Amino acid sequence: MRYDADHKAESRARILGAAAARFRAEGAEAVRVIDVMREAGMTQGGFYRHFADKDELLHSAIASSFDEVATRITRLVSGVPRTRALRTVIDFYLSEEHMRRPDSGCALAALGTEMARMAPAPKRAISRALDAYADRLDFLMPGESAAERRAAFLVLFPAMAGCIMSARAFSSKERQRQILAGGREFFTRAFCGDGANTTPEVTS
Amino acid sequence: MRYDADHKAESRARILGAAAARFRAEGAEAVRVIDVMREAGMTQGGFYRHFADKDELLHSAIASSFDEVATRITRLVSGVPRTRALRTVIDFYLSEEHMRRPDSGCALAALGTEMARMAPAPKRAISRALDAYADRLDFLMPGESAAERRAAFLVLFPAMAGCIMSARAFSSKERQRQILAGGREFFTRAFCGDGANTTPEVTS
DNA sequence: TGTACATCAGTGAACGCGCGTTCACTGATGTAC
DNA sequence: TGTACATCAGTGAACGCGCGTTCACTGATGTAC
Repeated sequence: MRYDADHKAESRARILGAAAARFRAEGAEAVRVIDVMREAGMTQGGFYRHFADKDELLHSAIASSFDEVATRITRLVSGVPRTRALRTVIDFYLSEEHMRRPDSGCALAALGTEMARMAPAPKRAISRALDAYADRLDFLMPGESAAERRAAFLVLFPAMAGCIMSARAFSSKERQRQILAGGREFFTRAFCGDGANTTPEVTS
Repeated sequence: MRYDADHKAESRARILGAAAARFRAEGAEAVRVIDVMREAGMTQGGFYRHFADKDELLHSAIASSFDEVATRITRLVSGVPRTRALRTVIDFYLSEEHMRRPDSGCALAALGTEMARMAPAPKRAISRALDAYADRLDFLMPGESAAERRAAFLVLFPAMAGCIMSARAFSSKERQRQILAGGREFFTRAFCGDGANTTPEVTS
């Protein structure tokens, strides 16, 4: 059967969407091609009309996840006053909801240690996606120059990703709560100039 | 052949040591039982005299890694004046050396996102190991009470783990440098009361 | 307008490889008598 | 002190399962003439 012009693009988007969620929820190895295809409403053979192999799907899904979360964060602060925007993002990023739902959350927090071990070529693609993520969230960061804002991003987001990842690694609800609440308070104070002039001067 | 009393314990320690390094360097899935056994000087069949399965090896190796790094950090600051101890630890944790050598580094930074997806039983074991890690490094943390020090640990170490993990995920040396240098400056300022009274009050 | 053929997204059975795990065996030393 | 047997860490070949990938096929629509 032959379909209309964007039928293939729609299929690809469904595969990618299913993969992006499952990879973040279950990890790169635990997700099977057949599961992703079933969730996308197809059978496994069709997969190779869209992606060269499972690895390409993983890299594409990670890039797509960063884009999705950047969009989500941008929407979250639309309408929020400039002075409260970053605070809102920190509260969301370090929320119980984000901790509980890796499938729709930040890919760094969900797959970061796997990304760290990727081969050079896919790693370059991931790096580009990370830079694009930083570009899209640049408007939230404190700092006069683009360099200052980038430097702030490169501390805040990696650090918060580590907090979410660690909270997920603990089985005790109490420890999870401590990490998230402690992190929200700490990063808000440090990056949102909470009363005191504790705005960090992250440079270099 | 029958060996002396602690021969078996020594074999187990060799297997665990090889596994702890390889899992951190290559990830849980990429490491094969046969490789670990070869590195320990044995063949694959002998493995099951020491561990029930590969999963048990992984959990034991993670717990062992936390212990190893706690010992390493404790040694690092032995002889360092109390006021400089945490600064020294931050400089080490966020060093290029630590970034480049996951095999001997913090297991949270190397395997954190995998730990987050473990089944309840192994997760409880990992949680206990993480608590023991916190206990052993408690003496470094600022705070009057044990609760304050624990709260500080539960922000600083997850956050630094996220920085190392993220630096490893970037392929650009420049980005890696920015994350590490930015993180060192930021966390030192925040946790070591660098001149200004910016010591964070991480509570709750 | 009709006919023959090409295209290509998607199907689903089959292939094949990798790796965790099993298992019969070895052989040195301990124990029973 | 000697003999028979048990123990058990370690060996390495073989098993078997899971899953990524391949492949012959389908069938609807486009294109050539």
